[in-house]
Amino acid sequence: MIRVRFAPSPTGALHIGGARTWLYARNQGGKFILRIEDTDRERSTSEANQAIFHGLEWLGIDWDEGPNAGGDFGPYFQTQRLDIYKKHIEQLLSEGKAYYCFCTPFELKKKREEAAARKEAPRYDGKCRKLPEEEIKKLKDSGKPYVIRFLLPPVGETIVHDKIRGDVVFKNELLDDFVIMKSDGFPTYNFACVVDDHLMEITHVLRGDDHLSNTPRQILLYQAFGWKAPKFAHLPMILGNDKARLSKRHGATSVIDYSGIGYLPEAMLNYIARLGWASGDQEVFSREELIQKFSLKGVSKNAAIFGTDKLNWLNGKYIRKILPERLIDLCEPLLIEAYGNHDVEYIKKVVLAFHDRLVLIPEIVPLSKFFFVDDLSYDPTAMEKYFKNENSKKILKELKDKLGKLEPFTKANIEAVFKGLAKEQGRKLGEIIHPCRLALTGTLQSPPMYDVVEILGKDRVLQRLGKTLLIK
RNA sequence: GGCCCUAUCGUCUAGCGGUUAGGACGUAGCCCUCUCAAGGCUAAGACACGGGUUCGAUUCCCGUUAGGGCUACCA
Repeated sequence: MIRVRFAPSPTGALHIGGARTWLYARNQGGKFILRIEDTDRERSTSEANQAIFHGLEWLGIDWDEGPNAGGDFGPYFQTQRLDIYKKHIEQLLSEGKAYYCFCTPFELKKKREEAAARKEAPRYDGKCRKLPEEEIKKLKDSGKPYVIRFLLPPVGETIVHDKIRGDVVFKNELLDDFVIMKSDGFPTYNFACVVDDHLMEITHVLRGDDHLSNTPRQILLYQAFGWKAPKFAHLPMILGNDKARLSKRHGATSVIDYSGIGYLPEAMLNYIARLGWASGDQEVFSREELIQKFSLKGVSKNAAIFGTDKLNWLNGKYIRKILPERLIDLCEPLLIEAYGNHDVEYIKKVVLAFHDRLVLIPEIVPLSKFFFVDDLSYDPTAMEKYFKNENSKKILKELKDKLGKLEPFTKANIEAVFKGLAKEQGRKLGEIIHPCRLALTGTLQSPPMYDVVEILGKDRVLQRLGKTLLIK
């Protein structure tokens, strides 16, 4: 049984890579575990936590174990596992594989700067490595803050067997004695991650390749504990359009923000999956297909830029595909917010008129304005062309008369009126429809005219046509 | 600075020694059409550079360059 985890930290990052990890778990028929890495007390927020949960739920990513799901390996918040880390720290301490370090951040910073000035690697110099027992006790008793460092083997090399990148070799001598427990008593990422992955019996660690360089440190930790390391697969990172790491600067902060912008979760999932992964030439995948086809073999090695052009295209495709009821549910609140309460049936008809023309859900609001607001502002150049033209006026007058007598006011009958009028006057349909569209919508773009006329209804249509006839 | 990863159209990618280097988004044009979309067709557009290896390199190796990552008491 494969066990995969997604371990985001609630610090306001984007969290979209988790989708691929989930896809892998589901593809393999394994367990997907959600673990919250909230050991950074400065930056972790509960809002960010909620954003993670909501984002994943919105995308349809479910977890078998984790917050709100339970599981036999909890707790799934790292801040609730402090005694577990402590126990393991003590084990390393007693085995001489870790040590107390009383160097202050200020000292360390200074040393780093000095090393940089000498063009040397800014590594920890091991000052506290051999502190005598009494000295440690004295310093601890005096209340001096300390961290715990991992004493790493100074020679040899550590090989990461990466499922995507192959074997990557790191020389141990280039690593330094990194901190495993901070002075606030919280574990650092590299330590907590190893302890948890082992205790939670994680078999495959899938994560962004920004963690590749951390992996040798973690492997060394596995070795210090005498544990078997999981398999690693480092997925390509997802970058912003400036090739920098995705962050607040790039707009949406969290997956859930994309819901508000008007994306559909299925479009988002499809898009994320296709970033850094391909299955032949296929672009559009249902959720089931994604699960069925997602594999590490199709994952590429290079970082991908998250761009909205293709996402928008996919979103439009998915909108066209969804059920009318769902589209109505999505649009209705936006329309009511913008234009107040209206007859539900009317709103439904309006929404459906735009079903095939939306890329983002909220676009419905400006596009459908003329359906809700009677005081139209007419496109000036179009006005010049159609309203200042005697021919058009005559046509609109005729049209108004005929529509006024029309009963019942249905699309089929409306169409007959337009066509009849065109034939009668030996005109092209467009000569009638264009000025009519301007009169009814204020613009030259709208859903098909007969639909618009029918939905607006006789009263509004006559009133708007009448109004334009008065324009000089 | 050191170490690591990566490098095919603007973007996402296919390619796994011999291809007219394929698809998709975006862009442009045409068709369809009552407009706008959608849809269809067409066009422009890429193997970062330099060395090897090979009969033959986009593909394998080395270097350069570029981008990214790690080098934190962030994850």
